[in-house]
Amino acid sequence: MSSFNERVYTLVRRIPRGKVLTYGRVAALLGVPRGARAVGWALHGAPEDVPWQRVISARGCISTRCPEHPPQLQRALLVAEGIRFKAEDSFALADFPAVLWQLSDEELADLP
DNA sequence: CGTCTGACGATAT
DNA sequence: TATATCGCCAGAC
Repeated sequence: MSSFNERVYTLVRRIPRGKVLTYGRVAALLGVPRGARAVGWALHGAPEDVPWQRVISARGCISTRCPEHPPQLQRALLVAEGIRFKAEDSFALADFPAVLWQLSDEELADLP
């Protein structure tokens, strides 16, 4: 009953406010080192209670083109959490990878 | 089953 | 630095 998508949602829901993860990191934490694309597909249909905005590309920038989750919205949501961008009209994080979520040993052991 | 797609990522040119 | 290409994975058909 625990599909890959649901595992993605469970993990993303645990990302603390003000922190982010890359698609590749999410996949790796779920045991699928090369499943970055699948993570993107999963977030495409994520429930409303999933903080999808906290997942970005490996280069530290917003890469969504989904009409339901537009880049402007993702940018606004992240700014509201205290995450800074390089410029007013930029979709690249200013402090990446400093804002990457660093999981503690307890958190790593408690992953789904 | 085979084939295609996509909010990726690494490598090549 | 900017594209282009290729490999990978899960889901849709």
